[in-house]
Amino acid sequence: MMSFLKDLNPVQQEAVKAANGPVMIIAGAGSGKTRVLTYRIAYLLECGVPPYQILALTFTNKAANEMKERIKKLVGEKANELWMGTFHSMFARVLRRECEPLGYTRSFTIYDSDDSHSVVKKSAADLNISLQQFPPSMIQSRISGAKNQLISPQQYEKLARDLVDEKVAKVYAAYQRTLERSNAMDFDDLLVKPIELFQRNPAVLEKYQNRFKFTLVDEFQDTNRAQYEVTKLLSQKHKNICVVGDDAQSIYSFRGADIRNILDFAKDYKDCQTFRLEQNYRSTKTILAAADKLIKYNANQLEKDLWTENPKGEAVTLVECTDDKDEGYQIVHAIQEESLHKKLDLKDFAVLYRTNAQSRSVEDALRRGGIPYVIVGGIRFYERKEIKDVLAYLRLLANPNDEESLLRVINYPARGVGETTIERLREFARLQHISLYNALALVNQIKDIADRMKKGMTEFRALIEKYGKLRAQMSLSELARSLVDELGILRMYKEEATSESLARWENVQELLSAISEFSNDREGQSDEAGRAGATLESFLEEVALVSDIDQWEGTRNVVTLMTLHASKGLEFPVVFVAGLEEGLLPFYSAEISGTDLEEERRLLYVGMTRAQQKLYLSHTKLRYRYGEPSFPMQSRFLTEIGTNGIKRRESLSPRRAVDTATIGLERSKRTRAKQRQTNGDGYFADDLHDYENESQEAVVIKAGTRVQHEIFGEGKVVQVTGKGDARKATVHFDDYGVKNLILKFAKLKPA
DNA sequence: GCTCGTCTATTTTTT
DNA sequence: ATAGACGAGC
Repeated sequence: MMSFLKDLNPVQQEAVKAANGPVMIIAGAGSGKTRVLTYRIAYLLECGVPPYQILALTFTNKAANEMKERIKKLVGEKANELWMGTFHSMFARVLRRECEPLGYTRSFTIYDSDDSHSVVKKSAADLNISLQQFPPSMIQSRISGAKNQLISPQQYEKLARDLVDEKVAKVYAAYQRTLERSNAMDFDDLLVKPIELFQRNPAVLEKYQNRFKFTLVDEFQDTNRAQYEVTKLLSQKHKNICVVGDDAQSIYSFRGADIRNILDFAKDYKDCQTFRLEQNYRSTKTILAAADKLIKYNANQLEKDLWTENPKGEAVTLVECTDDKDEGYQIVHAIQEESLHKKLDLKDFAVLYRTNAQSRSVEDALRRGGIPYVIVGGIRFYERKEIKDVLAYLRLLANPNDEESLLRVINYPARGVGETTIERLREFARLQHISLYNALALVNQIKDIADRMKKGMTEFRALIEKYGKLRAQMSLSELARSLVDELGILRMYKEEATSESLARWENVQELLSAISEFSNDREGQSDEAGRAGATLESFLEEVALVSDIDQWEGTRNVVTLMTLHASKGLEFPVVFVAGLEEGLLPFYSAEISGTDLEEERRLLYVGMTRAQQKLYLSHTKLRYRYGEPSFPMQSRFLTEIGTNGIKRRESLSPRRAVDTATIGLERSKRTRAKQRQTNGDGYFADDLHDYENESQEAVVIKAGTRVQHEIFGEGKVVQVTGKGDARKATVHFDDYGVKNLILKFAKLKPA
C-alpha cells in the first residue's frame, strides 16, 4: 500500500500527499506533472476516497484517458468510476441530468464552432446586418468571448459602447434564442449553463459540492474565466481543489484563457499550499538551456528555475533553408540521417509548425522520400461536409428541434426545397411560434409554396419520423447504416466517381465503421439515463467533443506532423520546429493590433521543450503564403535564443532549391520537372513495407512499384495504406503529380 | 431552383 | 493554393 510513492522525488511526494485544502502545483515542462496528478489521485483512492467523489478536469480527452490508464495500473479497476475528462465532457454529463430547469431536454444537441458560425450568420442576416461590414466570424468570436466572461446578451447590450458592439449585442441575443429554440448548446454553453444552474439553484449546487469532494484541474494556465468560476463554485464547500499548471506554457489566451487564474488562485484560496516542480526529466541540458534562454525574455511570468540531471546532449541544429520546399527536404534528410545513425524509429520524430498550412511542404517531401507520416489536425474528420451531412440526420433523430441540422439537410439529397421555400417555412414557424420541425407537419397551411416542394418537405419529415421510430428497434449502427442506405449517399458518391467523391465515399464508410466501433466499445455499459449500450446521444456527444489530438495514437511507427498547439503535453526524442520567421512565428495578422508576442514566445517554448534528445529549428528565406512569395526575416526568437549550444547549418542539400530568379515563371512546371530529376529512389522507398502494416492480400501494388492508370497514365506508388475496400495508394504520376486512389476503384495495373 | 464558373478570403492556434 | 461563397445563366 502506497509503495508507489517511492517513484516520486521529494517535492512530488509532498505535492501528492497534501490531500486536503487548496493546492497549486507549478509544474515546469517535463517535470512530471502528469505523474504527480495520477499519483495524487491514486493516493486519494488508497486513502479511501470513493472514486466518484473525485472530479479531475483535463484539457483533452487523450490526457484524461492516459491518466485513467495510469491510475488503473496503480490502484486497479475502481479508476473507471472517477469523474475524469475534459471540462466540456464532464459538464455536458452534468447538464444531461440537470438541464431541465434551464429549459432544455436531456437530448440537447451540442453545436460545434461550424454550427455556431452558421447560426450567427443566419441571425445576422435576419437582422439585416451587413455581413461585409460585420463578418460573422468576428461576431462569433465576440459572442464566445462574452460567454467566457459570463456576460449575458442583456449585459452585453448594456455594456455596448460602439456601433459594432450594438450589432453584436443584437446578434448575440438572437443567436441565443435560436440555440434555446433548437434545444442546442454551443461549446461555451457547456461551461456557462452549469454556472447559471448552480447560481439559480443552490440545492443543485450543494448536491454537486457534496458529490465532488476533491477537484483537480490540469493545464490550469489554459482555463478561462468560466472554467475558473465553475470549479470555484464546486469546491467552495470542501476547498479540496488542486490545480496544476505552468504559466510558461499558457498558449490559449486567444480563446479566453487567462493567466490571471494562476496568479489569482492564491488570493482566492487563502491558505493555499504551493509546490514547484522544477526538475526536468525530459530534455537534455542543451535543449533546456536554449528554451530557458528564450522564455526569460517574457516579463510576465512566475519565477521558476528548471534544471535537469540529464546529459548535455547534442547541440540544437539551426537550419537555414532557401524556401519552404527546401525546408521540407532538409527535414526529411535529417530524419533519414538520424534514424539511421541513432537507430531511432519513425515514431520518434515530430515536426511542429505554427499553422496547419505549413504541413504541405513537409508532407510533399516526406512522400517523395517514401517516409510514412500522420498529420494531427487540419480539417477534422467530423467537420467534413459529407460527415456533417450524415451527422445532421442523426442529430435530427435525437433532437428534431435542432434547426441547424434541419436546415442543413432539408434539401440534401435534393428535394427541390430551395432558399425561398425555406424562408417561407421559417416565416411560418416564427408566426405560429412553433419549431421548424413542427411547421413541416403543417406545410399544407403555408401559402405560396408549390405542391412539389410541399411533397418534398412532407417526405423529409416522414423520413425523420420513420427513423425516429426505428431507433427503438435497431442498434445504433444498424440505424445509421439503413439511414445512409435509404438516403443513397454512398451510391451518389460512387456514381460521381471523381477522386474527391470517392474520398467522400470512403469517409462516410469510415463514419459507419466508427459508429460500429463505438457500439462495440460501449457494449454492456449504460449511459447517464440508464440506457444500455451505445445510444445515439452518447455517440453524438462523443463526436462533438473529440479533438484531433484525441485520435492520435502515437503507436504507429510513422513521423508525426502537428501544430505547436497540438503538441502540448507530448514528447519526442527528435523534434523539428519549422518556420521560425517573423510574421509566422511570431505570427502576426493585419487586423488585431499588437500580436501577443509573449504568447508566441511561450508557444515556441512549448515546442522546444517537447524534445528529449535532439532539437532542430528551421527557417526559410522564401516562403509562399496565400499563394504569394514572401521573403521573411528570421524570427527574433532565434536571436533571443542566441548562438550558445546552437549549430548552424545551411542548406547543404543535393537539391539546391529553386533559384529565386525563376519565381513566378511557370513555377509549377519547372519545379515538377526538377522534382522528378532529383526524386530518384527515396531513401526509404524500399523499406516502406516495414513501416506500414501491409495486408496479406495477393496484391502486387506496393510502395515502389510502377503502375498504370486508365486516366492518369504511368506513375510510381509512394505509399499504400488501409485495409480491405478502404485500401488506398498514394501514387506519383509522371504527368499528373501525386494522387490518392482507392485501390478497389483505381484499377491499377503494374506498368 | 440548379449548375457552372468566377471571386473571395483564408492562415493562427481549439473544446 | 484552394475551398467555399456568390452570381449569372439555364
